[in-house]
Amino acid sequence: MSLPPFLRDMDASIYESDNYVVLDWETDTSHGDHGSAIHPANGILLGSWKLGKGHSSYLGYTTSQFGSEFDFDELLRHIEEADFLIAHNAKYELMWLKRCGLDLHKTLVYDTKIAEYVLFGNLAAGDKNMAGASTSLDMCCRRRYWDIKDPVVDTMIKHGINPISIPRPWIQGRCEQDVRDTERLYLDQLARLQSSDRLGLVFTRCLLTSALSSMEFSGMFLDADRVQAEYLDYKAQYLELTKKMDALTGGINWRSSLQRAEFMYDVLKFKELTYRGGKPQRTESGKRKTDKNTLEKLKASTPEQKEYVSLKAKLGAVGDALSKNLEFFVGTVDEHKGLFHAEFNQTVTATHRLSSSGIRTQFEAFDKPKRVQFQNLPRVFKRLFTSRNEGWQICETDGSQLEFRVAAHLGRDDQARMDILDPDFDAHLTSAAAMEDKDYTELLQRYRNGDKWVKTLRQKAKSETFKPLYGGEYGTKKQMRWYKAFAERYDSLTAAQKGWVQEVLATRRLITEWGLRFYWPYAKVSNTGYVNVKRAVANYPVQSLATAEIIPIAVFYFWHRVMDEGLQDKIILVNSIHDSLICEVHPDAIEDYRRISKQAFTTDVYEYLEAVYGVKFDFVPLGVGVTVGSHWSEGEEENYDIFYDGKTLHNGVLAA
DNA sequence: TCAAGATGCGCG
DNA sequence: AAAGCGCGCATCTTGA
Repeated sequence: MSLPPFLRDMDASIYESDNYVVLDWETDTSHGDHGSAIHPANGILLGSWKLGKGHSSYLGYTTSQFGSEFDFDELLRHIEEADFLIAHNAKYELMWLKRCGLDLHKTLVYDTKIAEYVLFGNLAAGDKNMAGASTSLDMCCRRRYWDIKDPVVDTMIKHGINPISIPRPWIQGRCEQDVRDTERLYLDQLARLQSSDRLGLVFTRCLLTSALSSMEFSGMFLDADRVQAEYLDYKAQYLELTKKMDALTGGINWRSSLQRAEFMYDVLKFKELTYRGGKPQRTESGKRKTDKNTLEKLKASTPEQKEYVSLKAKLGAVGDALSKNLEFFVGTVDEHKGLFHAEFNQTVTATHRLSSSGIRTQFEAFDKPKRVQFQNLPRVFKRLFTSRNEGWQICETDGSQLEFRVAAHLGRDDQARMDILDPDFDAHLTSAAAMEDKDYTELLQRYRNGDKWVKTLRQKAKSETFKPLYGGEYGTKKQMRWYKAFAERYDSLTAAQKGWVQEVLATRRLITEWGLRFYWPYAKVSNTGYVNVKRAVANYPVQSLATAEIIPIAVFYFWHRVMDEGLQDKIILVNSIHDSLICEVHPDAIEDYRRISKQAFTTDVYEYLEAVYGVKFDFVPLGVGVTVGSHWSEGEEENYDIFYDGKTLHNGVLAA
């Protein structure tokens, strides 16, 4: 066994081969979720596919076949003989192919939706200034002035009509046109990607697609006993807190920001927070703010004010936990045996990191359907997750200080590198020392001696530590003292970010060292020197290299290595959250898990970045933290820093 | 009455 | 007028 050739070669030019298959499915959507393969009850209706000229079975026309997942052996053979598979939104096609029996580890896709997303850089996401550019197949074709779809069938599908109830010749015509459009789109994109040196980016994104397709089938598993206990506890708290809140407010709807504002500012007479000029800090539309952050900053003096602040903080957290998580969890445990799924979206974010969406689920116990995505689960609820297999462990690997290290690399910042390598460096104590105007060494000493005051200072400083990394420069005097100190301390990084801003002002775009292009068509500098996109420009390259390149590379290497070593029945990937990977692991495979984590998240990344992007990531080491426990987030973290040359530190100590 | 917008809050 | 970035979901408000 060995890694598949396309991964071993680390060469995106495989996409220049004409030995490919273009595929589109039409599925029975009667069970919802747009006919997702996750639902056992959903089924395939029709598959249409076309082979590239270099394929050994090239026929020159499109094959269409009505049938179920057991009827596509010929297609599977064609895909196995091809260098890659082309599809628009390929994760969908792949998940059905998995049900047909295809080995996803051996399959490389080229996703035309992802390629369009790469060509658009950040512009597919959209922001306050600009609507996002659609990457739907239809819009990709319209932009190129190609023939549009049959309007009748298109309207039917857009209105959610199940393809099984559309006349077969119509739906077949639609499917075949999609295949032709997809192939034509691929060829058009290929030229654009080659000429702008961005084919490698599509390669990276699409290598992840296979791993995600596999991971989405897994879902995450809840510990029924813990969920029940937590739910009852929160429900009881909710009742008690609601009673107290009603008594205090006379029964306002505390979930309404308008009613909260009236009560806070008109009844309790809180003074609104103001900016330095005296103007009140308001919401975007000019309404009075009632959020948690504001509440923490308001000066509560009367007993009623104090009670409201404390009650609202608790009730808000408890209420949110119930409506956004625990009700879903208890429904999942009671009605779905504890297992639930979510999707990973590859073409949503401006920085090309993943996003996640929940899957609409109707529970008998609750009126409204609910959904829970995988990337914002409250940390306190991670302990509710366990393995679906008795005796297995939950293992998590995350990239140590990932964005800071990536920033150090991008800025080739010597001070940042020294700090990363220095065991006596503590980022939050550094920001605390600057804000309090204290000596860092003294604070460190006191912190290590368990000084409570220093511990509090450090805790409070946490939210400020990396704000200046992303362009934050305003705030209180103390905050601004730190922001200024940060810019001076990490002067190379700051200079690099200034350079990015200059490039954007001159060209309206930023070309990163790995080739991804960001565009800010509306970038401008005011007469006071204020640059409207400065903070986004400072942030995007860091966030993107860290969580859209390095971690995805690590995840697909991890996934392939697990298969490569025959461990696929003992290590199951279940989730990935920006800088981390979460797996369910058989107790016999824990050491394998650690070893593969270390390799995939460091050495494999170095090699891939160099081979595919020509980026030599040798300025600072990458590191991983590995946590193993019976439940998610439980267990001691082990840390490994692995340098470009292979030198390894285990919990800060040189390892063999 | 219903969809879109606003607000708030969870995560990295 | 001031502003760290990136998301998705629940709830309330707004406006046609």
